[in-house]
Amino acid sequence: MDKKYTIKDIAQMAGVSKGTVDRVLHNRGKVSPAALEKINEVLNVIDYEPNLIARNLKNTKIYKICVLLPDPEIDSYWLPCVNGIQDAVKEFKPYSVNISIQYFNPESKKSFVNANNAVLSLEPDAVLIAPVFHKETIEAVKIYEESNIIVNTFNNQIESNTVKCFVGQDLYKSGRVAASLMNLILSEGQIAIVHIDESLKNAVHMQEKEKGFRSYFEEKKLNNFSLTTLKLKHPNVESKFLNFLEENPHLKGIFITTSKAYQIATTLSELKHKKIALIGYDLIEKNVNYLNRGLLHFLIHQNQKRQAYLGVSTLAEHFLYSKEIPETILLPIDIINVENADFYIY
Amino acid sequence: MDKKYTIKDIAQMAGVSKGTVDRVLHNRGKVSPAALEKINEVLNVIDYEPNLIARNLKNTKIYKICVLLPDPEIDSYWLPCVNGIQDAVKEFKPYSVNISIQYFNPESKKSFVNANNAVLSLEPDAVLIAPVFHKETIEAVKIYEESNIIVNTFNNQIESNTVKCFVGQDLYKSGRVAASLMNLILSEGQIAIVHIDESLKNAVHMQEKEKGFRSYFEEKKLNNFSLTTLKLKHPNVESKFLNFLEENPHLKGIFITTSKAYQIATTLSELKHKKIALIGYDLIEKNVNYLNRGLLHFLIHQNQKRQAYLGVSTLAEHFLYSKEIPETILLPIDIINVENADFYIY
DNA sequence: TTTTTTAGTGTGTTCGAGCACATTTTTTCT
DNA sequence: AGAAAAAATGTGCTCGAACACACTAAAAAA
Repeated sequence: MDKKYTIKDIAQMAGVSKGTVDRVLHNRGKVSPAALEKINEVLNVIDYEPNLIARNLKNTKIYKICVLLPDPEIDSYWLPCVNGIQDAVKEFKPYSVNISIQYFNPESKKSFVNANNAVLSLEPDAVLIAPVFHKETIEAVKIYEESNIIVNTFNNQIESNTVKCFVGQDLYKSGRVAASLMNLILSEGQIAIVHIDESLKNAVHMQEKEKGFRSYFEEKKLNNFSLTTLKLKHPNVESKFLNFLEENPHLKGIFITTSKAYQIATTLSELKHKKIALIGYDLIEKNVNYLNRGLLHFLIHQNQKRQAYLGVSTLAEHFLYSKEIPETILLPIDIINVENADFYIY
Repeated sequence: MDKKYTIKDIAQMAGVSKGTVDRVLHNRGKVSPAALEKINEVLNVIDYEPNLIARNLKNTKIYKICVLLPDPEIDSYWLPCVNGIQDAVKEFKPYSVNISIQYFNPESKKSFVNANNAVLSLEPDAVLIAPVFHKETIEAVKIYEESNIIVNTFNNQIESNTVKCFVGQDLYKSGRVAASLMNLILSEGQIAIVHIDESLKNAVHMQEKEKGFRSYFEEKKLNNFSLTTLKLKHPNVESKFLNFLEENPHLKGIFITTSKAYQIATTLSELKHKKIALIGYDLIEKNVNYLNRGLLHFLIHQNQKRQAYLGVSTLAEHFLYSKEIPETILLPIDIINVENADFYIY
């Protein structure tokens, strides 16, 4: 059972040479109908799976994968991604895959375009993009498409049929998860949905979360809650938020749609305002601190590290083992509180 | 940069033959100090990493890994494990690792002993055990130890210094997570900790969870709660539980320490008793059904599939790539409610 | 009929590590 | 010094897939 057959075995069984078997397996033609039938007969009986080790050994082609990532020194949100990519680099180091990262400034479209040009000049076989700039990404994808470069995206979803794959989270559903948790902490009252530093580049992202959050309360007909949306932007985050708090003294909960929940928590902790329920995103250090201090109640783990890792490894495995690339890879929406946070921090 | 060097390259650079380099790399001796130094000099400058593909190609030794698992036809709890192992089988099929499962009856110690003997006769290089019988496992481990067979365990932890590795969850902490969620749903009242079908084989398991659960309430000095332990056993689960309900009409919440929360949910649903908070373990179909119907509030995902997969893959990667085997691999304590359950079901 | 073309088939080499075995060099012993 | 033993080093084959190239046989053209 499950004996491993080689091309040589098949050749012997079919009474032909391994060259002929090889031609059949790769339909390279130049095979007589008689030989074809004999080999197919054998192939139908046994369960041949080519030895991937041997296949890759000969493969002299080195596949190039480029990752386009915002510079984590400018926005530390992306730091875990670098770790995920490094994991992939490590894993595929012995194989004929070359993975490199190209950083860009997440606040500059020009920087993003430049990074794309730099990547293009490297002539990669595939790219993994964090598409923070929507229009520019669509344009870049078109060029990659023309050069037959496989495009994979992660974190943000963009609608483009030339993008092979997206790795990320169902943002709408994650908003719903946040809502269900909020509904558990609170039984009634006013809840604020806070978008911090919203810009074109992440507007869709945040809005999806808001939609999901609201849908939960609407669907359940929870009329004893009132939902307010609040947009805050650097450098007026704190002042504007303080204004809002003054205008809404009975605020019971806040859902922060980004990883910047700690900013809200900081302000509240200074006010000794402990009674407001806070739910945010991402296990960054500052957030976890407030989780431990009891000021932040839940975090939703977007697991960017794994997103980046899967984005790269999917491509690498496609090249090495001709694995199919799935259209979307949705990561689970991990619910984190102070009791289980430890296990998600690597 | 990062050019890949081969043994041949090193040999050329050091001015010796690849045979000598090979002897140095594997300290097989029979190398003159002069040659040793020349080769070490080269090795210090470059960053040599053997090509694992080529290494495994020649490897004629086929490593045998046996998994000892309760028969999922007798206890469906173990079904996900089979899937996890099958994933590993698939992944390592092209490599020289042979993975086989030996089932035993989780209700019969004799069957477990027999299964161990069957495994021993296969002369495996490593075994992965689901140690449901404590004493018998310790004895089996001793014999494996004598035969130089690496032992890995998962799901249940047993204290034995000859076991190389354990893959599982921090049960105490998972009890605490359950408690924190219970404390969110309820603000006061009586909570029952229910052990269903407790036996020697899983007593420690359940008690750890109970300890964790209780520790949360004690630590937080939540005196407005009262905790009661209830042990139920087949075939009197329902009748005894009904008795308990009658005796404790003000019961507010139930923490079920096994995957059998659905049994409690069934009874409660028949009584149209919707107000009791239920928290249990494991994403089995029956549990998820009650989650969707709103009768079960939270499930803690023990991820047996991944436990089994990691148990096997850790061993396989140890043999193939001489990766170190970690002492413990703790999986995260996933919090599941009706909103995020979909993403955890494969 | 002989030569050329082409369809069909088989052979041999490559990839890199690992290891058995052959060969060379050095040391030891008579 | 010369033979034998031991140490050091080099050579060559293997694993399985892939592919270039050599070869045979039959069909087409001269």
